[in-house]
Amino acid sequence: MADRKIRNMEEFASVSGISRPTLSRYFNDPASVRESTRKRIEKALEQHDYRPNVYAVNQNRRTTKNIGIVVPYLADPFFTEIGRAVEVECISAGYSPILLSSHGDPNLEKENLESLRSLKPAGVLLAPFGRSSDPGTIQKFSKEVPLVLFDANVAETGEAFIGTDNFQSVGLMVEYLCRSGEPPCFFEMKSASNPNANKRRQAYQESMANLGHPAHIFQAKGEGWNFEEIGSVEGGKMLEQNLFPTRTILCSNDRLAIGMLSAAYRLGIRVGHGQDCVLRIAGQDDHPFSRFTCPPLTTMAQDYAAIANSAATTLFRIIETGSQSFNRQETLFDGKLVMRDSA
Amino acid sequence: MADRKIRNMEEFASVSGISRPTLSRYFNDPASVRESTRKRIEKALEQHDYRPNVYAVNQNRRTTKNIGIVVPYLADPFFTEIGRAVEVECISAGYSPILLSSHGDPNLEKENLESLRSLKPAGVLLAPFGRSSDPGTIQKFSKEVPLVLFDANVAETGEAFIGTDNFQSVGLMVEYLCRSGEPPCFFEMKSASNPNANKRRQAYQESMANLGHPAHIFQAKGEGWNFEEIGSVEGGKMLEQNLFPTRTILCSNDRLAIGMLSAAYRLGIRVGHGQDCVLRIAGQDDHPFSRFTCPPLTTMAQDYAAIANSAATTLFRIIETGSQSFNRQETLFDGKLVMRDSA
DNA sequence: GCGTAAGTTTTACGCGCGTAAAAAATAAAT
DNA sequence: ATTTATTTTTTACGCGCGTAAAACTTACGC
Repeated sequence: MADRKIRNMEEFASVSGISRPTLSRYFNDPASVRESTRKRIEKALEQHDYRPNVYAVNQNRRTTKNIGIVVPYLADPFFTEIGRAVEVECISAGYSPILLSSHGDPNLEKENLESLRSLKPAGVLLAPFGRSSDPGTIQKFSKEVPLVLFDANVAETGEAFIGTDNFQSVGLMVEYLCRSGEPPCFFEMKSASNPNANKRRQAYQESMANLGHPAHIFQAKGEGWNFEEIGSVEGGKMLEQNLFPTRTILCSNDRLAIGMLSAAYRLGIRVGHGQDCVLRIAGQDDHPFSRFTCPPLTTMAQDYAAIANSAATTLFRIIETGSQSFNRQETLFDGKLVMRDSA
Repeated sequence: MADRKIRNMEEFASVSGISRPTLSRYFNDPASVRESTRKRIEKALEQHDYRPNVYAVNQNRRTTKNIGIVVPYLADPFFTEIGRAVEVECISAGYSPILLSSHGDPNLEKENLESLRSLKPAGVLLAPFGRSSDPGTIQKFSKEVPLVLFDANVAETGEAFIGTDNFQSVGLMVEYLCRSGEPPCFFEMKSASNPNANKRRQAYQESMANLGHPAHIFQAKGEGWNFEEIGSVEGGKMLEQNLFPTRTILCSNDRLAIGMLSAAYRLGIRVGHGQDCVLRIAGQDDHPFSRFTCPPLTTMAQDYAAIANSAATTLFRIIETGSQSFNRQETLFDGKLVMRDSA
């Protein structure tokens, strides 16, 4: 196949009979050369298996074809899923995605942005921590690199934000729970650093008020990202002490709900919407594991695909038009009710 | 803090009063310059916030400080965990890890190696698919880049392999299950592309033979990485049809076990090791979710940390000594029995 | 067949840094 | 203080490619 190792574009130019600048243009954008020369190049490419040196290519370019994707915690399947969806979008648009996780540490988020900066990315898709993110760092970063936020919003930061409409999502769930039984209590973490958590609490309160029910909010203490653990331990205590005034609990997210389900099982409390059940538990997010909990979790599904697609295409548009859009856009997608057995 | 933007090492040399070649040496290895000059450089660094251009740096170097980490499926929390552990090891050793997922697609594994190759990595840590991996591609790659395999072995490929001792792990579980009740049946996927799956089946057979029990193997049909789904649907069918000759089932991995637990719950089969339980289910891997299943899953914990550490340090040694070791090493770590409620 | 637009080649420079060699400066040892 | 070993500076070149400008070639319409 390969006669000998091609060392650089110069050599490939001589063996292919095409001038180096033309080759350079081809590799930047195959459509920028004439049909006939493109064929010639591609034929030569098959025979010689040459690829431009990534580092040399990116050295002089102001901006590369790299797109950074930063998520707060990749071990959370939610972020794995949405991170992957975004990754795929980037690849199919001809960009090179670089997926980074901050492993639950806001400082790592800073470091990730820092190291991304030196990669001169064309743009960055960031799912920030939210309140525990350093807004200064992100805003400064945003002035140098096109930045689109997703999942969690940070006010006035980045060119756009794409996420789920928590008010719609929680509102719909509250309405469903009320119609199908009784008004829910709300279970969340006390130290919720995520802006979605705050929105969800507010949404719960509003929805309950609209329906004429009193709101009951229960906050579990606990730090970090072990939501299941917190849901299980703290939620379990609340169940044991019989603190909840109604027999229906809406958890701020699925991972807390998963924890609480395990606590309920441990305590012998039968969860579900059937006659023989004494407790209903619902979540938010449609976590990949939610369909395998016992019982399977009733929850609100975020539209992963739409969020990923919208975030990516928004970023691409900004990159390609080069326009810092004047008005920062916020796009919210509706969640869908997924009725399973837990509520 | 920063007077003005430093554009390159030349400028930083002039503002810091250190010559550029010395700076270059410092950035390659801070220990290679005299103590006093190091201090001077670091002081200047604090004031001016300059960082060498990654692309220019890597252009001429034969080998970079990059280390590729490739896992087959990042959405599987097992790989997220171990991938992260490896990542941390790399960072603390002064390398730049690049974590790539093949998203369950063996072709993507090839592509990942391909794109890694153009990044001229110092070395690569690969958790291969196993049988569905393309051994030719990997072996060819291994000739160009130091390669250490982990989790799943591919014969004669790479400089070393680090993983879990499936025979010890399964053997111990089988013995526990026999001692604490009755001999287990074995539940796995029919089309198990993972070499660990094969080892585990063999280990089950051997262990059962050693203990004088007949082996009972049940294979679920199904493709892909939706192990929970397969465990739930196919395992559920087997439970319904009452196919298992004993009331104890050892699943080839936790994800299958999680699926089967959900099926058991759906079918009203009480799982656990208590008197009131009619079925015991055990797994392998200590999946992060296993402690929150209903009931919590008895399983064998892999020593993530040890595997990650061993794989990384092995690779570092190969990189730093530059020695293609003559004898390919295979290191296996023992699993630990985690007794929870399911068996 | 000619004119024009579009694409290609030639030529040449620059990017930011690695690195080699020789000269100079510094530190350590005698 | 002198020699010696170590480190730094000076000088200079090269890496592989982007890219600009001018000359050239090709394609296409009339």
